[in-house]
Amino acid sequence: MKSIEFVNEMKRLKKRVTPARTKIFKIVHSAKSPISADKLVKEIGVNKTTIYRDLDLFLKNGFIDDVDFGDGIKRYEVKEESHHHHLVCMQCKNVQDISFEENLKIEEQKIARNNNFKVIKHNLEFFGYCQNCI
Amino acid sequence: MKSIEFVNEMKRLKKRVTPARTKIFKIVHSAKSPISADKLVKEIGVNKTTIYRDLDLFLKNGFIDDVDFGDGIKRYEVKEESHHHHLVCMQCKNVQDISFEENLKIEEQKIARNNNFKVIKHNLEFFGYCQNCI
DNA sequence: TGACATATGCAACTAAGTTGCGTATGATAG
DNA sequence: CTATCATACGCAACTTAGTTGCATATGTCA
Repeated sequence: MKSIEFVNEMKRLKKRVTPARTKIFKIVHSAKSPISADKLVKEIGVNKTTIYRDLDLFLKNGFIDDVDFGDGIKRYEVKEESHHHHLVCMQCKNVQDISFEENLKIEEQKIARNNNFKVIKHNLEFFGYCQNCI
Repeated sequence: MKSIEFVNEMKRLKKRVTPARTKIFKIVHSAKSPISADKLVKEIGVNKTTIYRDLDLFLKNGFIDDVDFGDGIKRYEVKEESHHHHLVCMQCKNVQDISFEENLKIEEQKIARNNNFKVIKHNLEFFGYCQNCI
């Protein structure tokens, strides 16, 4: 999503385009891996309450996704057309994206059939050691 | 793992078999879905420091696994021979187990090959609506 | 059964995230 | 261009999961 689209989306939602929102959106957009609320606070110097509230707005309206690496800290990234997953290095904490939706889509269909369960979303992250840390 | 095995394992590790540990182990063992530290505190009336420390001991020695449903609360379950995943109902919070390791094993091998990344573990949970809540 | 290392409880702390409320400001009408 | 006003922001105080240091209690083994 580009800046202009961001502005238009905000208008459509009747939400104000504020400096805080613009900065948050830009940083999440330019971050090379999912970024935490705390890091946003430190990087743009906006109050954490605002950060959390604006992230929530973006989440609820599908601008961004939240990602969970199981360490009790939520991280955020722009919503991509192709949903993907991450390889998290347990040593250097580097994060890289991977994607393989076909298999999971098939699995989700099987799950729906076999368990009578409507899958809305899933959470899949891999943890291990990257190239440099093996 | 049975009670007798639990005692033997504790001996092997030169760790004491205390009432707190026995209770924690039993409750985690008999819980029908992954249980939080807080729930353990309430159910067995042992100090939370002890609960966390003993859970950590069990985790480190492979008696139990921790499970992350992305709500900032760690939950624990006995380690099964066959690693599995969960279907978490977003309405009634009911949790059921599912397993399909073959596909993921293959994916992990592909990941190792394509990304030069050694996968140690993964995290996969499905969220949606169960039979009763669809 | 006594000694002692280890486990427990307590209180205080940390860190992520939330809430209530008064003030500031972006969007819209005039 | 400016005034208005609902909405967004900042602040301080709170909540909750999990951690730490230390004094006391207790399982284990001789």
